[in-house]
Amino acid sequence: MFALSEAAEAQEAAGALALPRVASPAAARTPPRAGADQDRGEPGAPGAAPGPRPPGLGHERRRRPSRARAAPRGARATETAQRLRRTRRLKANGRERRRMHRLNAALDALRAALPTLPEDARLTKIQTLRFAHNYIWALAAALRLPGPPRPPPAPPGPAGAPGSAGHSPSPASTGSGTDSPAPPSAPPAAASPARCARSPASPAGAAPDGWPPRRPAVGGCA
DNA sequence: TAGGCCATCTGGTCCT
DNA sequence: AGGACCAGATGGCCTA
Repeated sequence: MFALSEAAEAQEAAGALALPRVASPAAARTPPRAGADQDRGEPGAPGAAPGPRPPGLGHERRRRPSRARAAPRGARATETAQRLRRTRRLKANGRERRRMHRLNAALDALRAALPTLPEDARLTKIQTLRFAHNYIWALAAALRLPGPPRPPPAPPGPAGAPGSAGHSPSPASTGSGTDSPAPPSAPPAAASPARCARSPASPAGAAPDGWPPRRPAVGGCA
């Protein structure tokens, strides 16, 4: 629940509130795990609590101990005022955490909806969004495609994305140089999302940031 | 070691 | 007043 609040509160009350901990990395980096999981138990976060965090790139990231940045302005406030503020802050933190968890859950759902990937691969957030965008783009393009019916951009599975929707214009290039997700209907092997995820190929013309997506480029992620 | 990705905290702003 | 959303900051973990 809010073991965190208490811990943090105590901690902050202890001085963090007045002294920006940020300034002392040494302190901030202390025992990584001590309080790391203290707030694991989300207060309510029913559906939100993603439970054990989704496997990241194969590794579990640990929750960092709360890093209280001090609000110097509270220095003058009365203790009760500080407490009140602190309490609100902690509650807000919890909500924010839950919100982000929900956002991540949605992102995971999106990942799941995208063409299969090798199990050992996982698109980053930005890659997921870009790839989803590309995928939708490709599907839409496939629907508009005249001529003999052709299967929608088959999910470029690891093994093979048929990419070929001929030349399905793959928006592959919406990505930035560093992470351009693979285009859905990209060329064979080379274009598996995972592959691309790993090897950012980036379409030329991508904005430095890669977003917003520009013109779909033909070709894989390369 | 640098760079990328990510989780969390935090304060501000807007909305109900 | 309280919650949702947002963006900046910070630091942990991992890979090249």
